[in-house]
Amino acid sequence: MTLENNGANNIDLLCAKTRTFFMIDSKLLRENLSDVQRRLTTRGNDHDISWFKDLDSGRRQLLGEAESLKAERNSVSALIGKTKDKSQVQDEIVRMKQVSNRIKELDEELRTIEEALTQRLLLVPNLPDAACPVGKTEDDNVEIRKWGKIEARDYEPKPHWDLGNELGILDFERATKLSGARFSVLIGAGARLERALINFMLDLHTEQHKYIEVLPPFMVNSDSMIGTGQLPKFADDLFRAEGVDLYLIPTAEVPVTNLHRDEILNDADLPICYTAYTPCFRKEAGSHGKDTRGLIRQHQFNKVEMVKFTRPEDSDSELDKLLDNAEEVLRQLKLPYRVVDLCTADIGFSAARTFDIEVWLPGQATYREISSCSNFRDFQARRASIRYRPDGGSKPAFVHTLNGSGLAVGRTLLAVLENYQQADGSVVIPEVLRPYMGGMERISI
RNA sequence: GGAGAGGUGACCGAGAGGCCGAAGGUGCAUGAUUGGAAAUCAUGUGUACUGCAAGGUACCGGGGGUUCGAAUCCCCCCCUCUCCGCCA
Repeated sequence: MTLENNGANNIDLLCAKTRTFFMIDSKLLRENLSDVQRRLTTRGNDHDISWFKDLDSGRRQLLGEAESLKAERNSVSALIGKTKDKSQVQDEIVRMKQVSNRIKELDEELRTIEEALTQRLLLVPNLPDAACPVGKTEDDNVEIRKWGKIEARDYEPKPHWDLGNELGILDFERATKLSGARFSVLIGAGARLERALINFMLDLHTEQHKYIEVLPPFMVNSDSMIGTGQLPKFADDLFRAEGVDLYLIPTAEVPVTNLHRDEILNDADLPICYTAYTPCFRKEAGSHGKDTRGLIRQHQFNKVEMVKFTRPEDSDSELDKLLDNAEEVLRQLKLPYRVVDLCTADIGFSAARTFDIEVWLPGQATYREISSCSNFRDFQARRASIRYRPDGGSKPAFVHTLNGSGLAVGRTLLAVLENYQQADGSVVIPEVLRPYMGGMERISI
């Protein structure tokens, strides 16, 4: 049986129904719809939410009607139950039968309107933070700092695909034979370097930054994808397994954030900080012709991710720390980078605020994204129902979730190749990686 | 893949058509007791939606059905466990 036969279109509805209904606070939507609309508009594109008012009031009216009938049925049924001689309540029994039928109709209408509402709400992106710079395109992103010195060279630096090919550590042609475009094979010291980077990053985050290491499944179900915001909107970007409700993860953010889906966390345990190495799988639909050469844009790449669950009041400062933890990887590798504050038009669907870290690539004489650190506030927490009990006592409240790459490993490897290349075509191994490379100091032809 | 057992609140566990949002226990919270603690006793202790409020509604793995009324009966699905088989 295939997913299609199960009604793939209903997947999101099936699970959304069992979960918190509103991706954005319903009170906020009711009372400040125009304000919400205005903030969404700063993202660019159309995010019309004018449909909310009618669907919501329609829902509430139906709900009120259905519930008062149910209340009547409950009380009359209780009466019927207490009456020994059923002939005395025959009229009530007949009347309640009619009431039950009406309830069924109303429930059906309610289900329809709630499905419509949920469908639409799932497609509404997060509200950008007040602090997020307002902009219309990525050109409006704000560079907030630079680190490291860009070396002047007396030779023409090569792009990593030439370096990797000449060193025999990177093979795109054979990858094409195996899997097609946008795949790569690392060989020998290249494979070792990738593994060294993964281990270096994980050790840094666990030992110095005190994250808990997680090795999650690389395939997850649609509930998980909805929880973090990949579904239903970005189904085209995901690889899906045939015949089962499983997707290859596009980032460790998905399984790691969903670790606590449908849970109420202990206040005292927050913030919870995880780091995870996983491969990531992306279709890269709609990016044909972009970054076709090299390791920049692959269908499969390795990434070390950091994920945090925090109290709402702590998420801003935790984002600063997360960003600094990601930057630390580059500082230890001595790779020049800059940090960019993404504007409202450039932040992702689920994000309220995002800082990108861009590493310097001498082979291409440009900065390229190597990490993206975001605060999702309660957006994912609502979708995935991840809560905590403030001070242990009162009502459960949504946590804030954050995550960031720490770092994209393939891009780090290419940054190392390009930045550490020598005039003779060899590549020096960054000092912090040498213990992970069996002491190797240089990759030569 | 075959056979069996089972999914109930933070946890264990009873309930087998109405008196069940759900006994009892554990845990937790508050109070009493104490110099302080342990023990003991008392009280309290789910979530969501909806309503100005009182309140109402829903939820016992998920979906559907029977019934005036379903945690409880029927059907379908999912998951977990045990045994057998197969396999990294």
